[in-house]
Amino acid sequence: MKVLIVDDDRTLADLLAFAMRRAGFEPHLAFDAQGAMQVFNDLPVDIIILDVNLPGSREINNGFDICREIRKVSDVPIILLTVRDDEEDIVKGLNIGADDYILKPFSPRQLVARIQAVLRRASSEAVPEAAPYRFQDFQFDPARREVNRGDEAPQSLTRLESRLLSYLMLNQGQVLPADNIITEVWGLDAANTEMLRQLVHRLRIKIEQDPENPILIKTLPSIGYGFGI
Amino acid sequence: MKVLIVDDDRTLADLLAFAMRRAGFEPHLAFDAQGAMQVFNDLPVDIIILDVNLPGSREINNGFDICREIRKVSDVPIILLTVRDDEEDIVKGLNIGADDYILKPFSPRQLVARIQAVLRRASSEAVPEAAPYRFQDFQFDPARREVNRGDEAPQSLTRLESRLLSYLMLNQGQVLPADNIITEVWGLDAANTEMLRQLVHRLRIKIEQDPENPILIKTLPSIGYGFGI
DNA sequence: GATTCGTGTGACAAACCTGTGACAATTTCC
DNA sequence: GGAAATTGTCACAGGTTTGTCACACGAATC
Repeated sequence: MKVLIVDDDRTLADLLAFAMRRAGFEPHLAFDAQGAMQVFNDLPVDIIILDVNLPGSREINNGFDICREIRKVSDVPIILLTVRDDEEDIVKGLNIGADDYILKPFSPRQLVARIQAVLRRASSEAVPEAAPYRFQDFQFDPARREVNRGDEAPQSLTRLESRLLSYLMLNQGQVLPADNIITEVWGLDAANTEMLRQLVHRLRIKIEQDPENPILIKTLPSIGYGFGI
Repeated sequence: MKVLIVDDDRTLADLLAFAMRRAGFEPHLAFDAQGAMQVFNDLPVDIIILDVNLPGSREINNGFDICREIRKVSDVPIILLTVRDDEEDIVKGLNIGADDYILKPFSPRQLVARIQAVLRRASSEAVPEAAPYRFQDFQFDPARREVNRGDEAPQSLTRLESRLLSYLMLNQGQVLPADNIITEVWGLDAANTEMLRQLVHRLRIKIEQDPENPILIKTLPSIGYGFGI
């Protein structure tokens, strides 16, 4: 894991680098905006530690500007170092797109904890289990893309089928216009009623007990479809 | 190693205590702020697990306040339990001085892993050794990077294989999207589905009895993989 | 009664995804 | 420095999923 540390205070930067290395990171230092951009362009850094108060150069002035510049081209996590009593800086920094901030003075240990936390958030390590949808004895687990009825063996759905069913069950009991469903499932551009018809057909075969007389997914002629109506 | 668990949900607290004890820690419980401070003052605890949403008392209200109080006098590592969708809580907690956080809902296994990580980071003392993962008669010891089944001779894994299996078994029973696995194993930048496919393939050859019909590592087409599903 | 429209349905081809073996590049270990 | 192990890349087979076409059927309309 490559960490870019940007701070004009070389003593502090060195200290941080030492702590980083001990924590298993690979620190790279920069002492001004130019150096920071250079390292950033040369290396695929995983996270950036950025002192807000840097001596200015011509175009890029302080930490905020670096942050802004980087945000134009990258989502790499950024942690700001700010001095206490400067609420404004914090709000500004987070608005610009920083992921977190830490107040000086801080202990290296705190910073390491912070880095780990930010990285964890960025990589969405915590896998949020989406709750299954239910309708009477019918269940649909979007995480597993599986449906089952009562105790029967689960039936697995394809990606599109799952997206369609998610949308339908999320808006259970409502009439959903075909166009809305299409943009929800395929995206904005690809609009094609034919495909929707096919998809509904295939989904019905998997989830309806009697696909010829659908109960779960009802057709609303010339409007669209609806789940559990 | 003494762990202080602070949570007003006694069922959860008990469950955590059980998991802690099984992992070689010595858990102590508190169900409110007062109890927490009392245990903290009486015992030299090594780490604190703190639910941020505690019912208030007079002076000390919720988990944050406990955290603040403790930080006035001690550097003991603190892990916060927070609910999902509350980014603010996380930032706030970390700024107050917490070392890490974990999102509810979580599995005891995940919490134990987190505790070990924090302790290893923060203290030089010996941390109880990570217990091997188990699934039926299959075992995986991440410290030795060895797997074995029943009494058979252990098979050793490579570094990447071990990381992959750790992640899978830490979240066993869950569906893990390919992207998450990739960032967990390789890091943020290097994203390549091909490599994951290869790695899974190689791991399966080592751990599955019949690699053509995998039982441990299941494929969820166009989603990712899951262990013990 | 014929026509038109919207829908359901089967068949088929294109696109996509996964598993797999072979081999190259890199790292690790002696 | 060199061998062995590990990791990254490429190519391809086989299966699944998705898009497309063709057509049947019923209801509404003329």
